[in-house]
Amino acid sequence: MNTPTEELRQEVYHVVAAIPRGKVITYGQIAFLTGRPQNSRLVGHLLHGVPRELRLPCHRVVNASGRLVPGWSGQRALLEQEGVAFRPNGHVDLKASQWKFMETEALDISGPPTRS
DNA sequence: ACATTGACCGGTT
DNA sequence: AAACCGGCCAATG
Repeated sequence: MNTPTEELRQEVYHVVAAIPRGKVITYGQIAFLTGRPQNSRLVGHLLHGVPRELRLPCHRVVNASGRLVPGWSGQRALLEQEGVAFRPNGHVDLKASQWKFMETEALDISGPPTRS
């Protein structure tokens, strides 16, 4: 049977598996991609239950602040190994390493500071 | 059934 | 930067 949660799990796995090397994604982004922008918390819960056999790069998932998974020693090493940038405070430098799947120039209207 | 917790998020102090 | 708050939802006792 297909509970909404089951389907969500599949989609979440799918997304995580697609994260490129050296990049990270946030729970919120995954939630958004899976059509549940408000359920970022649920995504975290699902990821916590990922079987190691699936070999999903779940170490590339961090929270919106770039914070790593609580109680997971070694995650940092894995990421650094892939070339993910870290900030002095121990958080991932999202500005540099977040996986941006959508980048539209349309949003850029007030973006670049034009000065004369 | 109720209360608490958690690999969260965005906004406000 | 950090702490706090309300919202969200499944898992757990």
